[in-house]
Amino acid sequence: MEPIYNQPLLPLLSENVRDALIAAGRTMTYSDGQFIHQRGEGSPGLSIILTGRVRFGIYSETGAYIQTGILDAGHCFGEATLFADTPRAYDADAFGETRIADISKPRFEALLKQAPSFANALLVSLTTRLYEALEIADDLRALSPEARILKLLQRLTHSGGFSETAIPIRQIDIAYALGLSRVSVGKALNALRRQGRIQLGYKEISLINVRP
Amino acid sequence: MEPIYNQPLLPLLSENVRDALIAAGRTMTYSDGQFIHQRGEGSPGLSIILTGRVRFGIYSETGAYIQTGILDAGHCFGEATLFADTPRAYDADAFGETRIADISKPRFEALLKQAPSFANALLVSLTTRLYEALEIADDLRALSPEARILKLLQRLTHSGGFSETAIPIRQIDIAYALGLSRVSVGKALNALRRQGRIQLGYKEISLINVRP
DNA sequence: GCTTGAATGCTAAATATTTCGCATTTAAAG
DNA sequence: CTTTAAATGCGAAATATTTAGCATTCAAGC
Repeated sequence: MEPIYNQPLLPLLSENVRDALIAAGRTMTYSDGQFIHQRGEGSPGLSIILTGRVRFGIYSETGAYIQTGILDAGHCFGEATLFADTPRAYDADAFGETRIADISKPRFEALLKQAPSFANALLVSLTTRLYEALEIADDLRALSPEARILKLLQRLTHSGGFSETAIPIRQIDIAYALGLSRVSVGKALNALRRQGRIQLGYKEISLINVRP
Repeated sequence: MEPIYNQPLLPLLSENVRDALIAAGRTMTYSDGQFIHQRGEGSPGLSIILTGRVRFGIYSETGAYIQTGILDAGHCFGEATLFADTPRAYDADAFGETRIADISKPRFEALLKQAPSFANALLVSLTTRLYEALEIADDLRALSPEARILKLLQRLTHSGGFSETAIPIRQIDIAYALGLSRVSVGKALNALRRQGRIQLGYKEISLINVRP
């Protein structure tokens, strides 16, 4: 079955609503690697990624970093601060130069009441993200590291606009993303290369399209 | 940080909307273990669990069953058939005697347009489910089997209304839920028992509350 | 109170994965 | 063209987890 790809919020909005939403927010720019917010912080509001990408994760008790995921431009985050009254659930930092609009809870609620299509777009985005998260959790339990790595690369090719070209990624980033060690990632990548499914470069990997 | 608990849809709805929703659906009753639908089936619509519970999962290529999760009464499922135009993503079967209301896509959309509070309840339910799924995926990567088992038991105590009493569950069910072998589950449970954190019975486990 | 199938406990061997350490390769900076 | 820090490759030991098989315990039904 086709994997479910998450749908970013912004392209789902009409131009009017999109402009109103961004205008209602306070836009900040972050440089690569810069902290956006920390797990546990309390300001409720919706954050929207205008350009760039945001990496989410937690530092475990042992100090190791666990990456939860990366959201691309067009996505929003912080829904749980609005709908579940919880503080930010993850540490967030910018992945590349990144601009983010922050909409306060009152302004968000005003917009939601005003434009019913906004709620619909949120429902679509949240639903696709939920089912993607469920699929990722399934894969963690059912698939070998090798299969998970291949799937991650396919996802990146799909969402990142890297189609036809090499994916710029380090092996250690794959390890972070999948919760594996760098050694396991290296082994699996070499196995995939031997199978003719990928091509390995320095800080980049190319998928070799095989029609099965 | 407090774990995020998913919020079922029904209690979030006003009585009016809840009644209208259930009335708009076709209610079916399933006996324990009975198939509700299969992965890949195509009827778009929202399903609501009126009583009982539903178990979701996939049979992997090797034939092994991977349980994705269990939803309690009050929850809905099938959102992806409405908002992402995908077929049912999981095999679903009844966990105990279960009644389910199925609302067709047109009727669902009519209700959504008619009652704005309905969209809001859906947003809350989906958001809490998304963040719970993210947390479960994090735990799969970061926690030991022992820690994951303890967390699962705490979740069950919270959601299942089993507080103060023993949780009726088989070790093999824990293994299915967490993607572990029965042997690992048994070992971890014994370790937890020795630590004085749980009490083991036949087909039941009791959490021993420790205020840290 | 027996019988019986299901559930649990336990052990050993086989696999999978991580950790650690170091060598080698790469590309960017001087 | 060198130098250098980062990225990758690789081997061995340590750990973790599964698989397989069998013994034991439990409670439901006779």
